[in-house]
Amino acid sequence: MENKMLLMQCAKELFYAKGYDAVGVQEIVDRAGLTKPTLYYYFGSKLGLLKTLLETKLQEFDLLVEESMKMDQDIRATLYWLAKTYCNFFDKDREFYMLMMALFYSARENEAYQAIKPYVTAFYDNVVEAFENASDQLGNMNGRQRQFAIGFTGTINHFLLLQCEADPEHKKEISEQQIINLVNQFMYGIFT
Amino acid sequence: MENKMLLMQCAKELFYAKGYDAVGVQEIVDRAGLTKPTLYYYFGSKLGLLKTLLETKLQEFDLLVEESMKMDQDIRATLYWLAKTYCNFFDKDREFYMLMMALFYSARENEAYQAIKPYVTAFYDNVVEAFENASDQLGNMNGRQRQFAIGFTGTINHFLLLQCEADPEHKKEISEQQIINLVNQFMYGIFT
DNA sequence: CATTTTATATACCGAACGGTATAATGAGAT
DNA sequence: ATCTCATTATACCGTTCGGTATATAAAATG
Repeated sequence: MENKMLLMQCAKELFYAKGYDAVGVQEIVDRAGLTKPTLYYYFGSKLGLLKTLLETKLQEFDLLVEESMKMDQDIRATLYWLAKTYCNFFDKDREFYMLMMALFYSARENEAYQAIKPYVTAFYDNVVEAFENASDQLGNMNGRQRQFAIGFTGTINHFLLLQCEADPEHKKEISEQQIINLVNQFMYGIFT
Repeated sequence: MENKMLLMQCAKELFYAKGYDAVGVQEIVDRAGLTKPTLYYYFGSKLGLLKTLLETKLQEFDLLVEESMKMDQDIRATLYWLAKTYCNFFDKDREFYMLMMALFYSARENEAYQAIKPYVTAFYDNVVEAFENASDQLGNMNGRQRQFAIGFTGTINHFLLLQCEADPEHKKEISEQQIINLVNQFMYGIFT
């Protein structure tokens, strides 16, 4: 069982550094000091390995995201908690977060994108719901909730990419003030 | 010579749809109705094909970007022209722009990322310069010009991704008002 | 007309790809 | 002590990978 975790760890590092398609199964098991049948015993296929990796890491994230939505606050506070959850997740495992981002922006017909798509969709649905619940504060959004949701997660991702540039050694965690600024900037964008 | 263009066109479509690593050389020449030696005659290698594709498409873009910088205006106007140039380029060939974005967010050690890196760096240098020239309006930026530049292009990219969601059939071009809003939102983010 | 140059195809290369049939290992249960 | 079952390795599969040696056809050049 620890070898299963080891394989997932090695796969994460290699996918992050080289990209899913550019990494061979042989390369993954070599790094783990194992052989191919072990990998296929646990995951069935290369894609199965990616899927298991995503599922394992993202199910805890999903719980945290839904938690952020539970408390019935105004839209600004909700967005603040959402952003905080994203940033915490990023701080906990930057490599995985950046891998997620690369997959999200990758080609639509690529099987790696197909693998992450359901999770991205699920997160969006949560954020869309946040905007729908805030219709009393935001007025008629004319069905633009989904665009707002994409915009919000895009703003966060873009902020985190910037964070990687500003602090490549990962010395600092993201501050409360940074998150507040982030939400303010996005809210300003909505009201214009 | 027309076959050279044809190969670049086919490669662009396939790279966009499936990703650089997931597309085989055979697949490209099949789509073009040609054979492998023809591709290798013109480009030398698969990576050479990608590089030629990027160079061909991006050299005209680079000229337009530098043009936007030439006129000595205030920072808001400069950013407006920059954003307009990006959006026009996007409207002219969405597939290529989205391919560019996917490459930009792809794994750092991947050869496809290495191929687009010099162009991305060059564009950043231009935008960094814009912020440096505006130090009289923005005050002491404490060496954060580069972050501003990443932030600005990130904001644009994220807006264009959103545009693809909102108008998948590409019926409308991006309006002046949308560009103005984009710049406003970014400027607001800087001043906080 | 002969010759070089450009552009394309046939047929192939070794290596790497994702994946598997089979067997050995080792710990826990009967 | 044997049996089971989870786990791992050896050795292999057919396919596809990026890339090329060689031939050919057409076009430009002398």
